[in-house]
Amino acid sequence: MTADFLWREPARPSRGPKPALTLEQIADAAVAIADAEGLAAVSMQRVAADLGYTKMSLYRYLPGKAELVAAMVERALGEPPAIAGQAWRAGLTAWANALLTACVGHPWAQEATTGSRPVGPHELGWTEQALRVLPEGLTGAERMDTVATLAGHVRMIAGQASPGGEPEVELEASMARAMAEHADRYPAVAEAIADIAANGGADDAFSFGLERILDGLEVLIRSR
Amino acid sequence: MTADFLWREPARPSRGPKPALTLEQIADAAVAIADAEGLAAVSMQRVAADLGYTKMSLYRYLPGKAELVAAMVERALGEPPAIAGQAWRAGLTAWANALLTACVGHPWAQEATTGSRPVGPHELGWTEQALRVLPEGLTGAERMDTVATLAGHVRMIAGQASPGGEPEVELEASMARAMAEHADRYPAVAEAIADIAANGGADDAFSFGLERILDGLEVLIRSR
DNA sequence: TATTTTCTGTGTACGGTAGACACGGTTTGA
DNA sequence: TCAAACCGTGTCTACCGTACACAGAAAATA
Repeated sequence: MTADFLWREPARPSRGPKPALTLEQIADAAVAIADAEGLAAVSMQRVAADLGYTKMSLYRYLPGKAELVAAMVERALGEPPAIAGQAWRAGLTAWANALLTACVGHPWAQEATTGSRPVGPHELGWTEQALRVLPEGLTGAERMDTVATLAGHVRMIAGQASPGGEPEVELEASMARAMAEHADRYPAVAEAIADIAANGGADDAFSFGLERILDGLEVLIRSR
Repeated sequence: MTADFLWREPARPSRGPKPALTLEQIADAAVAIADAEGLAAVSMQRVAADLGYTKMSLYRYLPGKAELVAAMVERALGEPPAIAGQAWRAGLTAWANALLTACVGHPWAQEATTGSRPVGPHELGWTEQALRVLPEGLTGAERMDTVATLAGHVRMIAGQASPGGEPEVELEASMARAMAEHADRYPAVAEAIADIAANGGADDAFSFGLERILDGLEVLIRSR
């Protein structure tokens, strides 16, 4: 994949007919399809049809489908929140919540960001904002690893969210379904599920993990 | 997808010719392809050809490709390590390391486990083992969320590993590539990367995040 | 042993995908 | 005026997952 595709300016040439579409229009149409019907429903044919053109016309704007998906991710992520100046813990909490909001609004982003891929301006912007709020005393590697850990947690939660629903932990429901007949083989899981059910089933896995990570980070920061 | 596909026994009927293949053979062939060339290279045609059969014969063993992928994941995960009896911190560390080893050996597992999907016996077994080592004083929801947070961290690290390589943090390399021309827009990222380079580039993002999560968990456990 | 039943693996077919390529029409600079 | 550049389209190939019918093989039954 052309890594600089997300970075270079359009630089429209002068000759020839003016393009009828823009990259943003195409990406938006694709995002709309993915939001409504999942990433699998996004095909060149479908995106072009929704825009009223043929699929081959899209190749005038995009080298291929991989670049379309990358553009979709950039479009879905959007501008990161400005958290610089806040206390590190409050800032990172706001950052993680904003990222979670962006991710659960586009459940397909999880699938679209697996594996090695080019990093776009927005994605790097999110990292930049998180790094800015981190306090002194951490090495560069530690700062980057902190952001990666937080982002990983958000991704994990967003990946469990039911498509189009709240960021509920569907994993437990899936487990409960499978465990109905095999509870004897997994006593610890059965006990945990029973305990959750006994306590009303309310569970905020996102906040729990986030607080643990931030607590651990606080231990490190205070030791410096 | 048939959720009970991974759980039911083969239950071979008596009449008719004996099957020439087994589910394990098919899954192993698919895993071998995915390990070598990625999940995208796994097609019914390719798997069947590697086994010396036609693609349609696979449908005698599997309802469809989704089930093949699920079987691949179960095969790749394997049996979880027995960590019960260890101290919780040592046990979880061993558990996370074992899971990381299983994941980096099969980078495609990241891609194959996104979104809602059936949970297999092995996957549930990993959760069971982690839950068993957790100390008293945590609610069922907290125990499940802890395991999910740890698993999410492992997945994040494994997802950044270059296919076929070590669990290095390729994200930073990708960032450095993109930042070469845009360092001015991302000063905090530039500073962190420069600091990493100045310190030899050694970075163990997995251990860093794991220690932070476990530190945070320790804070919670000691407060009970 | 002869027949029937049932299962296996295969061949064919269909609709879908991404993408290569050539072509006609349009727009603009020389 | 004219030629170069560019846009959108139609056609084509290769591949994907999978539905379906079919011939042959094996085991249970008569």
